[in-house]
Amino acid sequence: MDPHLLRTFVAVLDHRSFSAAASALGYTQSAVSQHIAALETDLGTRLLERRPVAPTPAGERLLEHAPALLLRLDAARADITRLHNPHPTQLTLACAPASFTPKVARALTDLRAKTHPLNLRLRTMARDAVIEDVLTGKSDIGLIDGAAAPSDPLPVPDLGPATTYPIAEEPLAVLFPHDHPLAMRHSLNLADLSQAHWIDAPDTAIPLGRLRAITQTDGFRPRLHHHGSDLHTLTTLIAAGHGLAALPLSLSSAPNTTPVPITHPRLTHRTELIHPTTPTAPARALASLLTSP
Amino acid sequence: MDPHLLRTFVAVLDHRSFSAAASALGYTQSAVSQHIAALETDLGTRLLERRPVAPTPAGERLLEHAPALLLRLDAARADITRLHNPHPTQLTLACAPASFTPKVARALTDLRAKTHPLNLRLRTMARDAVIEDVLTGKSDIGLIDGAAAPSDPLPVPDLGPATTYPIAEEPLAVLFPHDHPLAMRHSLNLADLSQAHWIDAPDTAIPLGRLRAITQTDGFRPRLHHHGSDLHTLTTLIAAGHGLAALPLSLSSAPNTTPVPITHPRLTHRTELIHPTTPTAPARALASLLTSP
DNA sequence: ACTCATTACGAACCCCGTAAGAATG
DNA sequence: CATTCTTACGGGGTTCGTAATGAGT
Repeated sequence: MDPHLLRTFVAVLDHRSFSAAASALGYTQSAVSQHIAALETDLGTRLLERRPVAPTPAGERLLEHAPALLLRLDAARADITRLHNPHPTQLTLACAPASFTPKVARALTDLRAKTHPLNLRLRTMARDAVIEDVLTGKSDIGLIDGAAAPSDPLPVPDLGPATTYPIAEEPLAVLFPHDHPLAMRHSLNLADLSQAHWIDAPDTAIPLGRLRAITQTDGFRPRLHHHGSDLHTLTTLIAAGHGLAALPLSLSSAPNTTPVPITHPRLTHRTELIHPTTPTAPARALASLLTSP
Repeated sequence: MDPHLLRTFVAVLDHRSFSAAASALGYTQSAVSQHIAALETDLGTRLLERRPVAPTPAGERLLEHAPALLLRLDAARADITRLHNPHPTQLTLACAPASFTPKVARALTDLRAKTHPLNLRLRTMARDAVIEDVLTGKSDIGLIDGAAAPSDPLPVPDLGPATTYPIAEEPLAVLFPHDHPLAMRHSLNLADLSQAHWIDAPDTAIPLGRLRAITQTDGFRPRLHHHGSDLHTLTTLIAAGHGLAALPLSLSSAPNTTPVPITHPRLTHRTELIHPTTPTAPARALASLLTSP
C-alpha cells in the first residue's frame, strides 16, 4: 500500500478513467494499470470495475481511507518543513466565507501595524478546504464556521493535529426573501421549516445535512445546489426566491432579504480559528489578536 | 515517506536504538540506518540525534503523525480483508475493564444461544488499545468507557471510520477505602478532591488527565501510577489507602472500599460499543443485542 | 474502427545484506 | 576498546516506459 499507489487509485476514481488519471499524474497509462494491479494483488481483491471505471465494494472501503491518509502524509511533511522557516514574512489566511467578519478585518489591520514587513494573502474556500489547507501548510491559519449548541465546539473532522479557538458566537438565522410570508417573524423553530424550499450551499451556508442531523429529521431537501464559496451569489439566489439558507444573523445587509433568528433548538453560529500545533510566528500573532480581546 | 520508513522510524524511537529496532523488525542495522537516512534526505532535516537516540524537533513532529498513519494503513487493509470472510464463526470482543458488565455477559450468552457454532474470544485492554484493535481488525467489536456529561458521547480520538453506540450510563463515583473520612458521604463535588491523593490508572479508571480537563483545574496529581488493565489490582490498592480513583458506581463490590457518587459537576460513567463501519455478521448480531433492549 | 485497459519486455533505479569504516562513551 | 551508527558496494528485485495485445462500444 505505497502512497504512490493510493494516489493513483484516488486519481483513477476522480477521473473515472485510467488514461485520464495517468496524464493528470504525469504517468503513462501502463504505469497506472500496473499500480492498480499491484494494489489489487497486495490486497487480494479487485478494487475497480473497468469500463466503466467504478469502485468495487472493496474499492469503496479503500476510498474511505486513502484520501485521509494522503492528506495526513502531506500534513506531516508540512509540519516538518514549517520548522525550517521560523520567521516568515508572509501570512496566508484561509477563510470560510461566513467566517470573515469586520472583527477579523480589524485584527488584520492591527497585525499589519505591529508586524512588518508582512505579506498578507487571503483565500476564501469551503470549510473542509480550510482545514485541509491549514493541515497541509498551504495556509498558515484558518477560519471556519458552523452551527453548534451555545458554547459547544464545532464538530470538526479530526484529520490531524491542530488547535482550534472560538473567536465569535452569534445567533443563527434563516435568510428569507423580504416578501416571504415568514420574513416578518421574530423567532423561528427550525423543525417547522423542514419542508420549506432550501438551497444547499455547503461551502457558504450551514450544510443542509447538518440541519438534518441537528433536527434529526429527514427534511431540508434542496431544491437547488450552490457549489462555490461566494456569499453574494447565495444571498442573490435567496432574494430571488429560489430557497432559504441558514446563515449568521449579522449577514443581514444583503438586499431584499430578511434574516430571522432561529430560537429553537438552541443554536448559535460559531466561528473558530484553526492553526497547526506549531504555527508560524505571524500566525501566532494573528491568533493572539483574535482570541485575547 | 514510504510507510516502511515510517515504521522503522517509530521502531527506532520505541527502542531508542537503531540496532534494537533492526532486530525487532527483522532488518539488519544497516538497513535501519539507511531508512532513517532516506527519511532525513527526503524531508531535508535531521530527525534523530544519535548516541543517545532521541528525536529532534522535526522528529517530534513526525512522531505525532507516523503512528496514526500506520494505524490507519492497517485499518484500511483490515476493512478490505474483512469483506473476504463475510460469515466468520469467530467473534473477538475487546473490552476496556470497566466496560464489561453483567449486561454484556448476558448478551454474550444470548448470542451463544442464537448463533452457533460460535468461537468467542474476549480480550481486556486499555481504552485506546480497544479502538486500535477494532480499527485494525484484531478485534471484531469493542467496548469502551469513560466520563462524560449525561447523554453526551464519549470523546473518542477519531483515528478512522467506525461506528459507536451508547449501551450504558450510570453514576460516576469516587472509590474510597472504607475507613476514609469522606467514605460516609452520599454525594461529592469533584473539584473539592483535586488535592486528594489519587492513583493514576488510565487503563482501568477515568484517567486523571480527563478529570483535570473536566474540572479545568491543575490538581488530580497522582501519587501512584498503575499501568495495566486489572481492576482487582486497582481496587486492592485503593482499599489499602494508596489513593483514590474515579470508577462507575456499580463497581462497588470491591472489598473494603466504598464508592461515593459524584454529583457535581454533572457527570456519568458511559459505556459505548464500537465497531467498524462494515462489521462481521457476529459483530452485528452482538451489537443489536446490546443496543436494542 | 476507435478508444481504452492489459500484458510483455528491457533499462534504470531502488532496496537490503555483507562488510568495512568512523565515531562515541 | 567495545558498542553503535555510517558508508561502500553488489546482487536481486522493483518500477516505469515503449510497444504490442486484447477487450468493449
